[in-house]
Amino acid sequence: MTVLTGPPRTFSVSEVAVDSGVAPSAVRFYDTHGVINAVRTAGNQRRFDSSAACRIQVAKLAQRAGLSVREIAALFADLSADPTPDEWADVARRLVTEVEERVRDLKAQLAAMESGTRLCEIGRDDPAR
Amino acid sequence: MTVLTGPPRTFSVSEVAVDSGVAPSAVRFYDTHGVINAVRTAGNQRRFDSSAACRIQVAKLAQRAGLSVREIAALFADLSADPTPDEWADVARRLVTEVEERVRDLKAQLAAMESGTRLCEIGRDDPAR
DNA sequence: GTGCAGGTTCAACATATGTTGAAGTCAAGT
DNA sequence: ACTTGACTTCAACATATGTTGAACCTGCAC
Repeated sequence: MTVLTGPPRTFSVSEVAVDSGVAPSAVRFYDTHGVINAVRTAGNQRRFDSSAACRIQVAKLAQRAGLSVREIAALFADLSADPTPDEWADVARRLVTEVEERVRDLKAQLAAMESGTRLCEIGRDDPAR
Repeated sequence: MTVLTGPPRTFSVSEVAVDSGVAPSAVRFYDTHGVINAVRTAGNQRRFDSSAACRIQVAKLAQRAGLSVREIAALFADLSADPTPDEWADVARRLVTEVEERVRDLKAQLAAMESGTRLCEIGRDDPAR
């Protein structure tokens, strides 16, 4: 069911900027690159739903964890306006899967370094010295 | 103690490139930016120790996990030539601490999204509607 | 309906992370 | 000593991620 709720509030670029903690120019950038989605007023101004600031907050943290804006936009692509917790859960699952894989790969390489077994130096074949 | 070992082998740019799986231009780039350290021959050519390829392999994975080249160079700064497993362990500890923090931050934000509690929309104070 | 804070686009700039090409030098085998 | 492939630096290019400024347009409060 859908709870009765007034006409959904919209947000201007600078409102989303404040709510998400990035510069207005960055909000426009994320719109251009599909991280958030704007509708336009009759006068061509962007209006965002309330999920825009949330998306940007997640996107910034995902970037810090190694994902590109393009990758993040792709992950957000099947998120509706004002996404449900379920939709977020689905995005979260894929996002976490991806970053954990990257961390796993890094850890595995580091473990090889620590083991001192020269696993990474396969190329350096010593026998001929 | 130090095990008896011959004069340590050195590697050219293209050897390190092959051993680490990146382009020669990237090897020079990583040298310029302090991820690896070259000594120079009498004729000004770079020569690397056997750890160079390892460092690059770790660096590439660290980049995928969100660290910048500058950050990686800083972490590698107190790594000696041909680092011991202990030195790698120390670098690994700091590296993993950093990436896990980033993943933790991302997960925390995602958990807030999934909870549907509008934690991220603090800015959107509803009372006036 | 006027004023003006804030919106629009576009181009230029800035930084990070490399790649490519030119012009010249080195090293290693013969 | 020559040759030749690999090395050097430097500048230009390329892509990603934004920021800034100019020139112009909107929305809203008065």
